[in-house]
Amino acid sequence: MRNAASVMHLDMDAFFSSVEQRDKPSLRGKPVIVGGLGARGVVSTASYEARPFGVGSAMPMHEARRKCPNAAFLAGRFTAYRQASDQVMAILRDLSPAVEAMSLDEAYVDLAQGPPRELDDESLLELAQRVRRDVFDQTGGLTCSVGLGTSKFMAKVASELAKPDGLRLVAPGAEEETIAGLSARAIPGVGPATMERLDRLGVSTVADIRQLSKAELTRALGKAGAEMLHDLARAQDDRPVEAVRETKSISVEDTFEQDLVDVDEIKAVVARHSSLVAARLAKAGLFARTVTLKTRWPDLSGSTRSRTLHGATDSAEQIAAIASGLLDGLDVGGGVRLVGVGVSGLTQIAQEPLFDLDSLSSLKPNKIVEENSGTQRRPRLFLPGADVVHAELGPGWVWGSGLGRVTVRFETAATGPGPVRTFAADDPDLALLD
DNA sequence: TCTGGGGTCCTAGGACCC
DNA sequence: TCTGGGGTCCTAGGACCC
Repeated sequence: MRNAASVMHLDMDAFFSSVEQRDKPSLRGKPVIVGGLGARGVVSTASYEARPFGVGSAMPMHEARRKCPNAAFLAGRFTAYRQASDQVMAILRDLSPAVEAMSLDEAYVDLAQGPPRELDDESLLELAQRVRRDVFDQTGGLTCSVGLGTSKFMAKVASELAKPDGLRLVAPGAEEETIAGLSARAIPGVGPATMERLDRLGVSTVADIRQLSKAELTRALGKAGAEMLHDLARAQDDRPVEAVRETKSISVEDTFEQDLVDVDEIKAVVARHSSLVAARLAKAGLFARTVTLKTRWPDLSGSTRSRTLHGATDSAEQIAAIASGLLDGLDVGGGVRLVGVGVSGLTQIAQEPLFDLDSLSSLKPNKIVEENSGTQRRPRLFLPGADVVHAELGPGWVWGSGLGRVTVRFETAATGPGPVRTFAADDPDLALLD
């Protein structure tokens, strides 16, 4: 355990919806919900204005619409989020090479690495305040919360306590008392299922966990979970901040607007997913030994089937053939809600033999090639929130669309709130960006 | 008209090997 | 003529995180 609060955890406040409010001035101060807009979508981020209505992450979108019908519902613009994220991560990497990005909007920094610096509480707080100011200035006004502590766990607890737009340091020595009264759910790794089990043992707070013996914890949670919980409840956490993490798996999955029942249609999806997976393998210079087919059924239950090859591949056709073969062992008669293709067992070299001959029997290269090589013309998709530019009226964003029409609000962060106009979806003057 | 998508780690049983 | 005991790999499922 280090003796300075030199682990920093930075968490952007309501990241996606904040980027939307930054770029769409008319949405500032209003409830904004970013997520999947289809019938089966879920909420990615709800702005702080939407949260009092009971809207939160991972909530089904239809429920969010019911709870907060007047919010702006947006599909999300990942290029914009990526840009803002890059700016934030660059600020952090200026502090130390040891930056572990957990997602676009969250990262740990080990401030004990990097250039020599004072690590007393006051100096660290000053440094963190400067980071928050830099983030705000360089991202055009996005806010974040920062926590400082003697471990990842403490830094994360601190940033959680600081939210939103705050800063907090858990002083060395104050760790155990700081977490004692928190819900056991505050411990990383304790989700709904574990909480339920702890509940049955009469545990509700972190301090309650300390009353249980390791043996009792092991009986309830298994060896690994028990040890983790035993230590974290006592604020013992020596997990290092890891700047580079090896990719262990790559996957692509899709939930359909309506369940698929046609086997050929499902196989076409498998082939498409396989191509995307293969492209990402190739981009990373990796090859995979295990292919996994994931399905979710209409009742929301799911299953996975996997097959491991003797060698490793990055070929879309081979991945598709194996995934397709795994599908053959499944009864899709009742329909399929989701299909996913994943690879794991990643290596940096293709190994001979590429794969077993018997799995070649289900290979249908002609068909797959045909499906992937067609330069299909797809209609332009004007998703709410998307950036557009009009030949005369300039930049704006999609407010809504349907029935061959698109409604655009012409505004940017620079120009401020502007007019709203409706166009035909095929209006040549209107271009979809990205 | 039923909860996404991309990941990570753990567990447990069976096969197989020494 | 009674079935030990590890270790590793593969598969399937579960839990969790953002």
